[in-house]
Amino acid sequence: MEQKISKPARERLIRLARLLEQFEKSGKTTVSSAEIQNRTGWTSFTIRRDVSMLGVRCANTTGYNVSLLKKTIRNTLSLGKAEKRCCIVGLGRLGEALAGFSGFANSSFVIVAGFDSNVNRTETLRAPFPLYSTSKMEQVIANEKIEYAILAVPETVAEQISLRLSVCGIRGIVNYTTAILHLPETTAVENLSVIDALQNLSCK
Amino acid sequence: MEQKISKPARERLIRLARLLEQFEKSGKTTVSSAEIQNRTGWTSFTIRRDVSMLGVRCANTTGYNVSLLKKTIRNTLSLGKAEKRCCIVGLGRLGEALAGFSGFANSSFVIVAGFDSNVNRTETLRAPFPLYSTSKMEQVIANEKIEYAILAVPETVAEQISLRLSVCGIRGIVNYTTAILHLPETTAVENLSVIDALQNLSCK
DNA sequence: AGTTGTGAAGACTTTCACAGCT
DNA sequence: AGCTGTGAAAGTCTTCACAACT
Repeated sequence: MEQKISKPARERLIRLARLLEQFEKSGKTTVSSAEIQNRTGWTSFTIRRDVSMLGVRCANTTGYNVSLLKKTIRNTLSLGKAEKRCCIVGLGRLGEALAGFSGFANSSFVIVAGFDSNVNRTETLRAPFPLYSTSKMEQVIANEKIEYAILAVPETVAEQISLRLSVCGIRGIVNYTTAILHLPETTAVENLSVIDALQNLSCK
Repeated sequence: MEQKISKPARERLIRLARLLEQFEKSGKTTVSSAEIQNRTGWTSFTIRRDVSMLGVRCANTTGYNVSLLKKTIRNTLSLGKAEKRCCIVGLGRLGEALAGFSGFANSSFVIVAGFDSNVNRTETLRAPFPLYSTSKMEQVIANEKIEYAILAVPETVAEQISLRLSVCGIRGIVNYTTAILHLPETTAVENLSVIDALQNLSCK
């Protein structure tokens, strides 16, 4: 059965796993695709199709077994297994906010380094991980075995920095800038620009 | 010709408009779909199809006219026309960073209010727009004719706050939390959770 | 009885290939 | 001559409808 799971399906499953975790905590043991539809807006057809892509039966006549389905999603998509090492590049207001974000604690992602071209900032800022000058980026990424980067630099330098990250072998970049990053396919990009998001909303 | 433009096409056109602006500033007057492909990774077929959806011819034998194409995209998608009024809900580290973000200046989005349930924070924080207790949200949104909200509250309250925003008639929410927001279709949602983004990258 | 799992249909998006335009 | 614009094909994703399972 085991088939490649499409990107839209993966995105939903990732979010579904988190929803199931909530259900689990609140003591819910079983959930039907119809209930998930009510809670998320995704149709029950789509949810059943997504789940069937996992290739493991997680349901009986009362619906899905909450913790089994959660576990199956996390295993199949390798979520929450191994620790994945990340860095933050650009420690302006946004980078600083991300450095203090508590939501990483509950995930398998660990921030192990921060970079900024302004040495003053790397020396002044307090963070639960070491900060370096951007000039040391290649070296630190290699030594620390960093796989993912969160890019929060000014738009004007986003392209060149992302290229350097790609050359270092970074596997994925979360791009907070509006810059269009076109990189070798060894480096994936997820765009999280607030302006793009607002424009998508407004011309809907 | 005038046809509904698909969501993927809209997303690309929004970003393309920004790229064209860069080109315009650098003095480039003409660009071919092949060049755009090199710069963005989208295929030239897709770009030509996207542009043809605009229903206006923006090209001649040397390629697209940069400023004409930019203008056409912005007009068709109503980008950058009227000022669109936004608020930030949740003034923790991330909300604060967004409040100070300079990138809004160059866009048609204006932040006109901030909300937080912690009165201490709304009184202490400095921002270029007024801050209010979340209890005044409904009232301020109506008075100020706010259409879009940027949601940066703790995960636990994201759902209920988003529902209140929807009831107020907010047209779109940029959701920085990992919460799954399911709202009436009068309120669109764009999800920008960093954890989701990282997980999407890692199980690619 | 009630829900899932899934083949088949349908809708949507991308890619191809080349006519057509300037 | 060289590019775009687009009908048609291919590919992908979602929806439907119902058999199958417990």
